[in-house]
Amino acid sequence: MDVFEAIAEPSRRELLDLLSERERPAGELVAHLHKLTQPAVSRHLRILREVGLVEVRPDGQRRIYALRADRLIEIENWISRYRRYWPRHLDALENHLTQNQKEPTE
Amino acid sequence: MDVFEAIAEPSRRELLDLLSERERPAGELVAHLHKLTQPAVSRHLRILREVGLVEVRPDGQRRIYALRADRLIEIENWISRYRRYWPRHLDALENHLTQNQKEPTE
DNA sequence: GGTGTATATACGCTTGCTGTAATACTTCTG
DNA sequence: CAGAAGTATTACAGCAAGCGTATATACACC
Repeated sequence: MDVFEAIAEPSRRELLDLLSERERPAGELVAHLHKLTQPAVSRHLRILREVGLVEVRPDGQRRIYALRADRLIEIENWISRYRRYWPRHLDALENHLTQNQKEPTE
Repeated sequence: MDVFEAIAEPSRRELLDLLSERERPAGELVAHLHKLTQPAVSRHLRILREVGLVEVRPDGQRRIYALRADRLIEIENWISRYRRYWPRHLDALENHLTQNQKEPTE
């Protein structure tokens, strides 16, 4: 499984979104994805671990998951070649993105 | 099938890459993906069509495929939230991307 | 040590994607 | 109109991904 496939799954994107706010124990992630059972979430976390998008740290009987966003650069690299083809009226979006790069809010 | 799933398939990314150079008839795309048969390529093109990543124009008995890169903005929007978490030593990459935005080569 | 909590793995099932082969459809050419 | 070229669709088989249930492992606390 590669990074592209990993983020193709909506639940896995949701997990990454949750972890982008802060690191969280597995149980907290399970609680948020209330449509899935605990084993299902655990398996998604395993996949994210295997492609390097998250890392785990044990904390007693808990496992604390944290985002490793730099693995997304593989996606970024691929998609960047296509930016030049976007319509001009999307400049606002692009500027917004550029600002995000230069003024990280956190 | 959504855009994330569509680009999760390596052959489909290859098709988009080919179309980013120029629009091409289906047969030319089939010739480039020599590991796949014609029907396989045709179905990948159908999927790309259905999610709006390419559009088709008939030219006699040929079908000319062209890229519609703006559909990739859905990916861009999602991934943009994660840029702030990338390590600082990747600034060079980010600058490169920003330049691409501002000075389209074509 | 025993019990409860937290997380991971095993298993069986189902669904959906991928590929090939065969076929149909459309358009061009003579 | 016949035949060929270009492309799409259908039919079928194989495989992988996802799910839930059940079970195992690891740690915590008494």
